Amino acid sequence: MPAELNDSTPEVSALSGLEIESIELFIGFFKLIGLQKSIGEIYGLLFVSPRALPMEEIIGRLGISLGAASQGLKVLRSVGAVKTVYAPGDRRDHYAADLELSKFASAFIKDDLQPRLDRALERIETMETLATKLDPALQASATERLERLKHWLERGEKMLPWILKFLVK
Amino acid sequence: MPAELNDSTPEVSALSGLEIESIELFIGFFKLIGLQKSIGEIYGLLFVSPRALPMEEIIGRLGISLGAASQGLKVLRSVGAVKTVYAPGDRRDHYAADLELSKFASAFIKDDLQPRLDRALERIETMETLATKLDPALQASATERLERLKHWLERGEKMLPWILKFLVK
DNA sequence: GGATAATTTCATTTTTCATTGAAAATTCTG
DNA sequence: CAGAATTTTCAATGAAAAATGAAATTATCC
Repeated sequence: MPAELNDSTPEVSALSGLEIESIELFIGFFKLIGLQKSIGEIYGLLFVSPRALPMEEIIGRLGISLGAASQGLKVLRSVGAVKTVYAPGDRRDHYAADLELSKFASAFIKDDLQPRLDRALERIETMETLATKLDPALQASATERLERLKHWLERGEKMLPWILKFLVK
Repeated sequence: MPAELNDSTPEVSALSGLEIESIELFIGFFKLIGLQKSIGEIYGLLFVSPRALPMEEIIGRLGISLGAASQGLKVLRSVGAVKTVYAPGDRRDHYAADLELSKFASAFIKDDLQPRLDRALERIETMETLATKLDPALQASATERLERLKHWLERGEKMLPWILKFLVK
């Protein structure tokens, strides 16, 4: 892979073993919460970087496109996983990993899980109404199932704040 | 979508409102844990079905292919979300939703989350070794970050059994 | 045990989704 | 404020994942 020494990007140093491990770790981690590979790559690189990096350098080291870097950094900033650092005498922004890992988890729970649970519970309301219009022989079964599902979702919903607190502490 | 009345599947009754809500709910839910749309469709249909359905009927009602139905049911059986029911006088298997919803969550936690955390902790070992080979000025920063990450992952790992217990109860 | 029905497998097609990079927008510098 | 550097946007591309359906396999019936 780093064999593309065709002068388009003249001075990219290869990734160190430490960087590669970090990148792979975060690619996997981020995929799990629905974020794409390039985002994992960026965070993985920044996580082990002792200094903040300008976008250009992130692009060069990782070999990703301008667009992917810009969009990836935007997402990472939006969840608080990356912050910009002022670099004296440099016009460019420099990006550093925020080490408060819990931020990803919080963002995921609040932006993905919670709304999804809410939406599911709304649907169950709808379904309960629809079930009352079934012929009585079928109603019992439907209602019982919906009740179970609802219970289970409410249980999940009650657990979320607890998980949040535990992770953030 | 159900406007394909071109006689390939002659007698499929349209999905009811209740069925559609259920299907949509489970499509979303299953996507979240990395399972495909067709699997959500199948489970959603079975979840509100008062009787077990043969594969043929699942295919007809949902308008999915033979292969998707067969593979989807296989996955659902493997995580215990669907069971086969004996239908007297019918040669075919009939499939019913297992209502113990917690099974999905358990399967997901045990098969996806847990191994991923374990792998991540292994990687950190590797990284800690690599970090000792850095020049001393950089070592401190790297080591501190790895320590944080490790702490956080261990915290997550400790939480899993608790979540499992809470969901399954 | 032969015939048929039901199911599974898997190579191909289709769909979905991340990535690319050129163009637009923004920000900075002198 | 003009020009250059940097960053963002977004339509087009391509790679990866899912769905299809024909062929192979397995199970059931008489």
